[in-house]
Amino acid sequence: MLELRKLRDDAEAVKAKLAIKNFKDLHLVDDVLKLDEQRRSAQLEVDNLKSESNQLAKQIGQLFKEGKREEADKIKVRTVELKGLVKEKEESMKTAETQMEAALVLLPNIPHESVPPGTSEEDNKVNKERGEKPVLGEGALPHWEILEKHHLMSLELGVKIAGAGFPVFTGDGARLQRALVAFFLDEANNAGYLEVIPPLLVNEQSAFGTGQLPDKEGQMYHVTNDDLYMIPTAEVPITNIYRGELLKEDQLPIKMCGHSQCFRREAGSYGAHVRGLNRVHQFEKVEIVQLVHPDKSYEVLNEMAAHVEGLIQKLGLTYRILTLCGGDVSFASALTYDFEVWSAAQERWLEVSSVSNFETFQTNRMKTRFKDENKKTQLVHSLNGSALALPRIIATLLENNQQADGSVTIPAVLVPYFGKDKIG
RNA sequence: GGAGAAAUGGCAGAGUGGUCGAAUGCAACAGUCUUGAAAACUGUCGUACCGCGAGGUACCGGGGGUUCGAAUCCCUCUUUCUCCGCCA
Repeated sequence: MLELRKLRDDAEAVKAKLAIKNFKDLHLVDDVLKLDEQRRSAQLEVDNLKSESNQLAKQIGQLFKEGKREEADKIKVRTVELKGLVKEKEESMKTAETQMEAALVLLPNIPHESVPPGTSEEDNKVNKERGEKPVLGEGALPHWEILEKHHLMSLELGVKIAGAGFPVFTGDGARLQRALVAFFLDEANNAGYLEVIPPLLVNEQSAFGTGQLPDKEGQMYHVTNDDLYMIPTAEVPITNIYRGELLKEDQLPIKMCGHSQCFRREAGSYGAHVRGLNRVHQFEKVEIVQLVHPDKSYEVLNEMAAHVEGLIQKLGLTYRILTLCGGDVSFASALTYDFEVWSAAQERWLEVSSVSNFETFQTNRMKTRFKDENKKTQLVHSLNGSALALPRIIATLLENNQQADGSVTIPAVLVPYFGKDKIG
């Protein structure tokens, strides 16, 4: 949620920036300001009425004490009248406020100045590309066939037990996941992130806090009996740990990491690009989250990006880093770097991580603040990144590391976790 | 799931209809003293909204109600604790 102050300061500048995100409903900015004005003038009236009423109530108390009942009764007439007026005005104040919030919540975050214009992923800017694209020999297999061949995963079993897009990992397939998770968590711990095991279901407030509601409601599984949402990423519960908190400046930065299953409905996805592990409803991911001083957030964004890049390098994968363009950067994000790895059998890039700075967009919803050196209360900046999401990493490792004899070599950094150096 | 108790400022904890935005203690911050620290002493010390400002308004778990007036009375929801039941 954008800070109201920013709209008040310079509505036209906000509109111009939102246009970079291809946001169409720019009139909402004016709507918000108009409703805000209505709210403020209504509050002024309410406050004045209440002030009068409070004073009279005090007088009445005094008069009762002095035994002047009749005088008190005279004043009561006015307080009763005031009560009605307050109720009336309060209602119009609340209406204005509710409508204002409803409109404000529909505005996406303002993109950072470095976000390139553009309408789709075609327009994302490639910042860096590293590594050679492996050339596979005759008979090389896509990952879904390797998985089947070595009995690492079954989608059919998942269909039987749950439905399409819920893979069942078995044997070395399951073990490889465990190895990756342990490796990623150790790396995050070494980088100073506090490990957290959060709830996998969250309430409405938490889903709102990080921006999943109301914007992306259809993406989450909703447990209607208890009105809980299954998390699409550990970002949601972990960031919400600090919802409503007023921090001291020396508590910053707060660095947390966590591994979780992630659940995504992915409604509307289809086609060859979603085969195998390319897109599933349930997957594992290690997430890193930071809450930082506003002056530091872009520095931290780069630090987090470097952490993610290090993981990919240690796994020996070919990768590139993109800055998402205005049309592709998410609703809540100000600046996002995507990390893609080269899938040698599919011969295409697969997104394995997204690192974003949300500035105050999430923390304004969550009211996560700190007191600065001048004892002023300010919103902190929130950031997060995948470090990393497993399915496409597994897909790429299997494809790129497959050998002529059909076995798959395991990257050296994973061997201590996996317990052996190859599959098959 | 059943029975009972409770929810007040960063923490602990008073407050049962007006003088309460709320005692007191601890913590924190500033100062005095000290070579330095501790102790002691003095002062400051919740959040949000409105207002140029003086100041006003709201908030004692959430919502609603009674009253001229509610932390205090009533209803309701939520959460926590204790006991019982079930259980990885």
